[in-house]
Amino acid sequence: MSPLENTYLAPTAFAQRVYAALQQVPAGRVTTYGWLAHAVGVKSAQAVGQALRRNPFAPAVPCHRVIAADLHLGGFHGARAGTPLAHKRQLLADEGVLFDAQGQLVEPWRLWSGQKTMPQSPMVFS
DNA sequence: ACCGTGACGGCGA
DNA sequence: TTCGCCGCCACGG
Repeated sequence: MSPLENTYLAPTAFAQRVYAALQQVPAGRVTTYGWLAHAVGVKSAQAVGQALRRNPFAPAVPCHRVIAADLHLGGFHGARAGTPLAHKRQLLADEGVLFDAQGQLVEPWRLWSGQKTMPQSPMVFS
């Protein structure tokens, strides 16, 4: 492919910081767009979504382990619904992340504490 | 250089 | 509780 018809966009410096932080998240655990944003030093979780949206290194860079703060699944391969999301849920399930009968994420921390806001410190929770 | 657009998050109605 | 609005900020057109 000639340089002129190469449409591949190299990751920006910002995206690379996001990917690097994301690699800290082990299989079977998840983080959120917001915590990831905090980890790379920006206040916009949306900007993190921008970077993950075009992640060229999936699933080596485990963007399927990033969910939204309200515990909905977020997106996958640019899609916010449909089969890509089923795939994302399956990847997580295969790693041992728990889902209930309704397909909703079961989040142990919430079950233990009963709180409705996110804990401050850990970037990763299960 | 400017502007609209999100794989978001949180607060108020 | 759900819904809308607005602040957030990197990116692409």
